[in-house]
Amino acid sequence: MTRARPDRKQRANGVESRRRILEAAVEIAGERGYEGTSIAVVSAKCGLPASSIYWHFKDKDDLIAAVIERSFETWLAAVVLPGEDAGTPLERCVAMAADIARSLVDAPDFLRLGLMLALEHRPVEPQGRVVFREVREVARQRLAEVVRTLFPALDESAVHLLVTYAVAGGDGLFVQRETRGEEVDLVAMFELHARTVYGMAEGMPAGG
Amino acid sequence: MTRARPDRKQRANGVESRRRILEAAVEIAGERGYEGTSIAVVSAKCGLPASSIYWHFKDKDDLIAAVIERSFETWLAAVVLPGEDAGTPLERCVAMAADIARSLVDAPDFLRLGLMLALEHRPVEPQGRVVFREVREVARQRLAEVVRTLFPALDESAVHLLVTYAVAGGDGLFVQRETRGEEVDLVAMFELHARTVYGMAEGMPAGG
Amino acid sequence: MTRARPDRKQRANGVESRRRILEAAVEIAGERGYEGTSIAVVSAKCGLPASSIYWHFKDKDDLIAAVIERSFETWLAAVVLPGEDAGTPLERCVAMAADIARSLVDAPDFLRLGLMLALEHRPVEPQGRVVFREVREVARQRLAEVVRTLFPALDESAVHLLVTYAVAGGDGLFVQRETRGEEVDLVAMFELHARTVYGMAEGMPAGG
Amino acid sequence: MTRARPDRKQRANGVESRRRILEAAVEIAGERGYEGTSIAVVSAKCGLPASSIYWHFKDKDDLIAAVIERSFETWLAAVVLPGEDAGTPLERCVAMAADIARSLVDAPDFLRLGLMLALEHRPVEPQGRVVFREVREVARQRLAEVVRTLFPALDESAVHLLVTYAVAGGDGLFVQRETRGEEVDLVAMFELHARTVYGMAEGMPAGG
DNA sequence: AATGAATGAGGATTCATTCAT
DNA sequence: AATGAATGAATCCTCATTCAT
Repeated sequence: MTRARPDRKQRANGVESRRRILEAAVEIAGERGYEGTSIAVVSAKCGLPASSIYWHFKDKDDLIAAVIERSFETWLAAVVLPGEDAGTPLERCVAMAADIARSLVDAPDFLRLGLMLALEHRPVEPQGRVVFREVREVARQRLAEVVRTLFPALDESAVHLLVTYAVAGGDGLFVQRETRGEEVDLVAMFELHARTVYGMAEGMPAGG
Repeated sequence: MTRARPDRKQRANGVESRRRILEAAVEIAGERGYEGTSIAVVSAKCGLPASSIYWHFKDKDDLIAAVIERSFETWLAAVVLPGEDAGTPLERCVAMAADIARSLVDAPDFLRLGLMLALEHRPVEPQGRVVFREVREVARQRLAEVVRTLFPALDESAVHLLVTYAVAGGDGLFVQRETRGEEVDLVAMFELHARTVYGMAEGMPAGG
Repeated sequence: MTRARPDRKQRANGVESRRRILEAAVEIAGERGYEGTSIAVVSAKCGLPASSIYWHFKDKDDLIAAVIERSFETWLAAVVLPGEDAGTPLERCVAMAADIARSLVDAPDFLRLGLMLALEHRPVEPQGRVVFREVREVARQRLAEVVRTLFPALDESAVHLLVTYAVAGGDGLFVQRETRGEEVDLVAMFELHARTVYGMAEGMPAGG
Repeated sequence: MTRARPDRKQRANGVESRRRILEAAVEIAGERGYEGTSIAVVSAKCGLPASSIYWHFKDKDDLIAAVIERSFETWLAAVVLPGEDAGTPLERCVAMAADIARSLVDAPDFLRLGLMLALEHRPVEPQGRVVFREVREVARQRLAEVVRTLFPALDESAVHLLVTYAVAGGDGLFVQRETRGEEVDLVAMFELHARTVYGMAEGMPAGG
């Protein structure tokens, strides 16, 4: 005679559990960084025992790497790139920057954790740091593509320079916002930055 | 036969010990951040037992705060501001930026640790984070003074904006250098940034 | 050749482990008090590593509180109250007192630790002290019930007074026994005390 | 040329320092017991460095023993025994008890710490425990003398019994007061106890 | 798919004590 | 008479991880 298990948690559901773990971990890692994110704290926050976390993730490093990936996706989803028809190229750039700024205000965890990982120089590099560099490189390439489209005359080293400068400004402004709080109008600063970079591109010599 | 006492440390010297501890801690904290800086590792690096560290510093928080302060001073000392006679204002700005870039390459610990602390949002704020914000504000004020001198027509909100943008660019470029290594020519990027901010200031409307 | 795993503990058994920890802790805490009961010593005595103790108890405070509870229960179980048919009320009181005295000689840990905790006035009250007060109040209520049954004419303040005096005498005699050892015949003293309190009750004015 | 030392603490004064240390230690030990009284806390409370405490006392054990002695003297000084002319013997006994009760309310540290030490059974007996037993024995002898004077017909074992019972009641009532606070009227309870013991003595058979 | 229990290593911090000055 | 500095051992507790079920 087969009895239905009466009291089993809601029918064990791996996907849902994984999601809960990641959600908890994103929040904590975004606040406290790699070392500050202990399995015990994540366990407490998501309600699953520590050993269950190890069922879903090989080890802490693996978890943090997954956190970076997930928070990157969450962030990407928050970036709604503007339609291509909207105004002059400059205006479109500015709108894009504003949009990115808004997404960083709404979902800052990805960049915050990523920058923390990026700044650390620990003996054995965490996988999460590698993942961050990878997704960042993806972002760089996309941005480079935009630059090449708008300024086809620029050579590769100029594109490279512009992208580096653009990303650096974004990171730095984000840090300002994180440090000084709402006093910093991230959207306005990103718009200013976009205009500046655009002007810089226009002023650059064409060709190789 | 009288044995020389084998290990009795040379006459107790508080100032020197404190210096040794800080020196070790700066290096470690600059690499591994707040949580990654364990007292045991600092103890091993400086050669004093952990309990001696607690003679000189109330707790880990106090130590890290002192680390921030000391590394800031070290860094400041490394910034050799250019003489006032050297060329046009723009040239002097560019030289100053290059100098700061060089100091960040030589003594990156201060800013690296500071940014790590700045990005953390832990429930109870570490004292080191507070100190970082304070010394940063000092730096901001100095920069604001330079801007006011060069562009007396600008109103305060414009000065504020310029300073924020200038610092953000510096931070962001530093992060690029930390992430991507020597591939990033920090001095050149800082010079470019200085020129850009200078141009931005010139283009700003005067008056309140 | 298959070696038996040398030390892998017999199948994990939480209930049994908890019991072992408590058993060790009762003994140690009963001898050395709160501060004298180090987790390391308990760990050594029960054979489980310190970290396992923290699986079963939130912290030391929690452990000591559980110790109080458990030793109270052990002690209660050792008190075999006399049948209700045995002789005059006075005789039954005396028999009860003798029984309690015997239980305190056999299982003194509860009261010894409890009194130590009760006497401490530390800034943050240990949970064990709270628990001790609670179980003691239970004991007081039981005793009050006995008094009310035997002397229905007494008003509440008289009952209260009698109970306080009775318990105080018990505690004080216990302390004598702990201080001066077997020279003190605890059973005889408790019997004397019972007779005294009984007489005191008889001599009290009835009514409110 | 002899310069007056300008800034030396008030002219080093051993007696005064010793007093300050003991005063701090009495309070702390009375609150937290033997183990809870750390040299560092005493040092913080009295304002002298820990090493100075070791100039005045051989070690912690020595300090605690001195604490017991000093708090005993303080307490004794607070006990103002009543003149011999005041009323009947019973009345004088009651007055004496009331006086002791008052002294215990005013200066409870001695008995509180003493009882804590008495209850502990640590492997190596602290000197303070020995001192407590000694001063207690002195108190017992005094009380025995009083009993012998008032009831010359009693034999030694009866005296012994009465003293034990009297002291036990006092200790127990003190514990009640410590546990339950001002709700317990220590003076009234001590008076009741005195009357009870007096009555007990009267009821005892004379002779050997 | 999940988890209760366990565990050794290491975390920060405090301990009583010593010693040169 | 006093103290700044130092120190090894011990404190409580958390860590990441494993494993039998």
